Amino acid sequence: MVQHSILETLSGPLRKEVLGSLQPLHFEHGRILFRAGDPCQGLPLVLNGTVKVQMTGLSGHSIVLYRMGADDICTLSIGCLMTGDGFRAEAVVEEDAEVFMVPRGLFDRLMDQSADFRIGIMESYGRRLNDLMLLVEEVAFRRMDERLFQWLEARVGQGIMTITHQELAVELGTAREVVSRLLKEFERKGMLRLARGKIEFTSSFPGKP
Amino acid sequence: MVQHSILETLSGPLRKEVLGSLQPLHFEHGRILFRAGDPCQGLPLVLNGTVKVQMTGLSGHSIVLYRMGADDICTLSIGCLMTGDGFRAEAVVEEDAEVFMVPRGLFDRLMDQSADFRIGIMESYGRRLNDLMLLVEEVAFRRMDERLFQWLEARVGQGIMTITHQELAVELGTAREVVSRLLKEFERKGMLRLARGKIEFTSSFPGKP
DNA sequence: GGCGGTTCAGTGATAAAGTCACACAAGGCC
DNA sequence: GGCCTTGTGTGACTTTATCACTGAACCGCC
Repeated sequence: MVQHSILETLSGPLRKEVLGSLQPLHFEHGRILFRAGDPCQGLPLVLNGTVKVQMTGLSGHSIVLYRMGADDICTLSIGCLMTGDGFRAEAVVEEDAEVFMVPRGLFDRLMDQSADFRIGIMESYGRRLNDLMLLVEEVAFRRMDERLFQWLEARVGQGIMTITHQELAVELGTAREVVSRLLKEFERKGMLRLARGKIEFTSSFPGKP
Repeated sequence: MVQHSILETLSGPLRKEVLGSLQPLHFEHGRILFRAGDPCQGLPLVLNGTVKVQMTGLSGHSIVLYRMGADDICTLSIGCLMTGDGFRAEAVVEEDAEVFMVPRGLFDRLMDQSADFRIGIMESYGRRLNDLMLLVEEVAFRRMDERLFQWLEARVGQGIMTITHQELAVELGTAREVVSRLLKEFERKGMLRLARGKIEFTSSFPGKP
């Protein structure tokens, strides 16, 4: 079923009209939703899949700012839509995703006609702002070994993870070498085993099933 | 004259009503508009003065996230207003400020009745989001000596600045010792002279009048 | 299967930044 | 003046970032 909870805030007729006019767009793994500098085409509503939003500094290093999943709204696009400025970040599809792209005119109309839609948008904005504030705090003050550990901990899954050190470095906004060294340290402590492109967690790793 | 440009987007009668119902609140230097954890009382519209918004990490270190000046909107409050969550950051008045505090009900009504008000709010949100993204990039990737230099450069003013190293550390989200050492280095290079609570820029400092 | 190119990972050396622990100086206040 | 608070300087050490490599693992192609 292709739906988005923010559209459920709309009154029956309005919802019908919107669903009738929007085609879900399909994006495959690796596709770029938008790049830095691109103008904004509309407000993407993520129906399913996951999309990561990351930015690249002058130094050439990148950092993942946040992820969007099912039922998320690409709040970042609203600002660009309003000011007409280009994006500062880029959005990359991780798991194949379907997206409703709401054009500017329709967005304005929905904001005009539905109080619940407005509230949904503002809440989404608020959450994003909070996420970014927490990220600033994390990047500025937390230790890299803790951050790496928690990132892994939150995603242990089946006990094996397919990811490169470079990708982990982008997640945390650090250098590949730093990740390599920290992982090696974790391996020495017996928490995990390393292989090319893979991390295998041992039973001593917290939370592993 | 006590005014805020976002209120000028309102139609005549609506604007009159709003201006009639809102009293400008006066906050003096050092006053706290809100602290971390506080519930949100309404949307602050800054009429004049400056207010800095900063957050404190678990480590006890703080970092300035952004500043608000005349005609700014405390966008951060909207999210809290919507979700009912407390603030993550705190707002401290730097230069005496006057503020309109728009209560939730009135905010909802303005969002409902004025398209231009909505656009003003969304634009403000977009700018804030962009600011925070740039801050993440800066904190994650830029060198501290450059950041300190640019911070000073942007505020050279009359050639003398009254600020402590600790305050500078909070601006940049680093430790006081780091700022002290970098400033000492700048002094050795002849760019400035240090005194207790003061920085005096020499004529060789870029942009000094 | 061997070859060559590409992507990944490991590591030493060095610089930058953060942490900890103190010393001491400047200014305010009895 | 003596005492206290606040601000600054600095040594020693850890963590993180950067630079410059090395070699291993994988891929596609004869």
